Amino acid sequence: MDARWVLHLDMDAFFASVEQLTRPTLRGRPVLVGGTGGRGVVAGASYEARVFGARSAMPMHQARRQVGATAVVLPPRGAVYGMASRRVFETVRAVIPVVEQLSFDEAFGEPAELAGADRVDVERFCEQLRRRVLDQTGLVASVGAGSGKQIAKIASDLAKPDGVRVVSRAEERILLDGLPVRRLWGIGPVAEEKLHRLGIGTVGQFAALTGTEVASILGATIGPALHRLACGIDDRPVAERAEAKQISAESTFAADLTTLEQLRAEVGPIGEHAYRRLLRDGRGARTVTVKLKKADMSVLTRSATLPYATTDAAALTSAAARLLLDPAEVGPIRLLGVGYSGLTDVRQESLFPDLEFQEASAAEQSDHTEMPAPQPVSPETTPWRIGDDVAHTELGHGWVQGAGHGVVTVRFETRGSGPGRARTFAADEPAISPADPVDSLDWPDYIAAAREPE
DNA sequence: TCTGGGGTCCTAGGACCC
DNA sequence: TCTGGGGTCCTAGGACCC
Repeated sequence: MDARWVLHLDMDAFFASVEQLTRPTLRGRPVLVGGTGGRGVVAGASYEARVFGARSAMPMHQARRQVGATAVVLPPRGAVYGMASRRVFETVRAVIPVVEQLSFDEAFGEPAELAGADRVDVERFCEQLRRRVLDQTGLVASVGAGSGKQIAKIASDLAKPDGVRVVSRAEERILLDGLPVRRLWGIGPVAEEKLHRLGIGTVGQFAALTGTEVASILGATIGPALHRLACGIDDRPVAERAEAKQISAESTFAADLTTLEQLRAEVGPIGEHAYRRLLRDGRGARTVTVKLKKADMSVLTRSATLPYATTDAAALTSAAARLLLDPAEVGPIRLLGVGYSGLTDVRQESLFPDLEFQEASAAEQSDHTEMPAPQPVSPETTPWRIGDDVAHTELGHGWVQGAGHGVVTVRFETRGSGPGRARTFAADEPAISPADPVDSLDWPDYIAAAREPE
């Protein structure tokens, strides 16, 4: 069989890059995307922010402190990232038919035409792929290539930022041997600590263990699988991902909840958030899970399985409510989650298919942005938040750069506009209103028209 | 003012059935 | 009259990924 080449495409600083793409003023600036409340963490940091040590998953207040006064902190705009992601992988799929998408911003592919190719050909292919993605979406991807998924993923990391890295078979062994074990996909903090206690720090040292040793340290399933990867054996196929097995929503509270009453008040909205996505998915759920994270970060889950899968909101949310535990007994709660699993197609069994269809359509319309639905609130009471998308009747699309003291500062710009000008208005200015965030991703009509081939 | 939100997979015990 | 052995489903917890 010809030597295979697996590619791993990974978008560079994806969330922050989308912000810089759609809000051109932010290009070149340290951008932090994530929760802005006291308990928020960084979901994405631009390379300018990483210079100061900001990283994903870091508490936002810490990242903000490290970056300093020039930091631009923005709440995540999931709908925009989702749309950008869709365009990226549409582009990739046009080149590589089978794509295994791991998340919003990364995927494996195994182009058939590269079987048996030499590294120069592979490099050329990867560069062309990057170029296409950049041309079509305005976003930068790095691409790694190797004999299997593990090597390809490590390679794309080495390729970053804005590059290609092809690891040939000859290089593989040396590269793997020197890497910290933590870099293996599947070795997290716990497994790393176990290995460190035994004096094993590198992939090479890990690979030198016997199968028996590995199984006793990491378990009989995970152990041997990771050991094979460490030894450079990785024949896992690249395949499209299966449908989701679970749909859930969760929320961390600004302050811990201490009464069952408080939990009951929160479980409805959280359950409904997950429910809207369940309806959009089109399947029904049989198992309802409630997740409670305590003040000490430990997690409790309670689940119940119904006799059959359902799309009935009342049945699902009341099941969730019944599963709640009393904080008076288990302790203060910082996070509540509601999850639906046991997902199956349930349409044809429904007693009221028409009614459910209407509900699904309504949910689709009210939730198609995947963001807290922009409420049609009256301008007087609109509490503009930094990062909100707004539309001005004459100045077009913009975003809130500052708000407070009865005024709001809006910068008018989108992907296609180039850096825009900021204008300050009274907070109740009638000419501005909440806008669909996805509009910031699109070229303005006049530019789109100019780009049309004649 | 420590530590989000969306997922996947594995383990282990008990119920239940044959 | 010391009670095997499998298989499946359900529940709870936990590691890991981006």
